[in-house]
Amino acid sequence: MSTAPFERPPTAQEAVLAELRRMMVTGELAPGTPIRQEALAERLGVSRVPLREALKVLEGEGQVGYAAHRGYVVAELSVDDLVEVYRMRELLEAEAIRAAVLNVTDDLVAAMRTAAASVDAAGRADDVAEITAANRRLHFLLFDAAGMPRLARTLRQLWDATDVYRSVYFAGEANRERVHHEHDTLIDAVARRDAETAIAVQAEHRAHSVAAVTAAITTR
Amino acid sequence: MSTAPFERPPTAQEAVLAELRRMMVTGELAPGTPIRQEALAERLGVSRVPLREALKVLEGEGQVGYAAHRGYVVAELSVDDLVEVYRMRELLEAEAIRAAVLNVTDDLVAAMRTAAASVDAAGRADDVAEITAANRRLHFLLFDAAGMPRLARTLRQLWDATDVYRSVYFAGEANRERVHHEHDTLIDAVARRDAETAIAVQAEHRAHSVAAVTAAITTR
DNA sequence: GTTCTGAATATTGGATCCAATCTGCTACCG
DNA sequence: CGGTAGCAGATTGGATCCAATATTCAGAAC
Repeated sequence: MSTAPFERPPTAQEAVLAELRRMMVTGELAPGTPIRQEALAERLGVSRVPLREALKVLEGEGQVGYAAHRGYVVAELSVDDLVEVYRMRELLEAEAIRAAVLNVTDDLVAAMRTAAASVDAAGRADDVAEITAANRRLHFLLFDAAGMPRLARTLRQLWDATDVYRSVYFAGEANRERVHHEHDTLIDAVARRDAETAIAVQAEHRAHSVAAVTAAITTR
Repeated sequence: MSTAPFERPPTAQEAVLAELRRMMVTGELAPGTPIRQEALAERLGVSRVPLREALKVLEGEGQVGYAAHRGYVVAELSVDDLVEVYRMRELLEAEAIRAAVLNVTDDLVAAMRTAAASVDAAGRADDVAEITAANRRLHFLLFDAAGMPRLARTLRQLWDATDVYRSVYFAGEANRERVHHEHDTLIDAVARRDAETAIAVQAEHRAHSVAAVTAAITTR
């Protein structure tokens, strides 16, 4: 009667989707790369069917481009795209925070502090992937608290779109001290139900990151 | 060498996707309906493969729900969902209009007037489906002019989410006179590059529609 | 030398078939 | 009588195979 101690995805599509996302974050699937279905499917140990369904999801999210009979390509982000993504984030994150502060609980604040600690720990361990992941957990704890599932989903897509490039931001050690401080300030504001301060901190957080990512794109 | 006079979709998935959207707008696929893949595929004259890929796109857009091994269900909209959709539209449409007025051309204004005339004509012909379609063309001419493709895509998804219910708004003859006037005011403002007025008109437009749709949902 | 034509190849799109999982019903046990 | 185990049917998930389309490259015409 032992239940499996780890959760394996119930379908291959989901496993493939998760793996594709991972590969795109790590740069294993670099922007602009055409996706050869057969080769990739074999590499993942599945047939082309679940791969194609996973790709359709990514297409819907704008993570890959698609042309009929020509196949999928990992999406590239121009500077214009980046500006657009961050502008949309600015509008939607402010709204999410405004709604979320109305639903703040002690549990939420505690969970955010735990996530912030994970960011710090991963920073000391120099684990960039885990910094990125923990940072994301922290912010989406807040966004999800807004109780606006579509908004949260759109925000996830916007974050996904720039995940590839965001890692470069966290790779720089210099930023980590500032990030630590910004997280502290953000969580304190949330604990006080102070939406406007939280929004301002979040905006500053974004501004630093957009500058770093712009540099990363232009120098590539 | 005669090129086909009509454009048939190059893939079955696209044809199926378009047909599914149509069926959802017309209510042929009502919210809450579980989707039986085999039956639906046969009805559309294709195998289950392209159907499943089309459903994945709709899943990504939130138009259908999905649970592993249990299948797809046409998404239902609660009043909360509706409020969320319209709040997101408020934020994003204002941004789109602000960006779009910077790119207004005479051609755009002319195209918008043509679309507005189509709305009126369809209204006189009592063709609700065409009213909805022309209304959508009109507004997205403006949104697309913003030159922010992700923003436009997100807006399309938000419009899609409520398309089923929006038809009820246009079904009421009383609304058509007001819609005509609002469209005129909107286009005039756009022609003057007057973003704030355009945003205000758009907001009023939405407010009327949200009230009608809310009523439609609650009385269902 | 350039450009067009067309066949050969690679790649994607779709159909069919089989496996895995869920659902509903029946029978059995407490 | 209530509950649970398990079996049968229905439905979805995935693999393989075939068809349709795009791409590449060789060769001929200008």
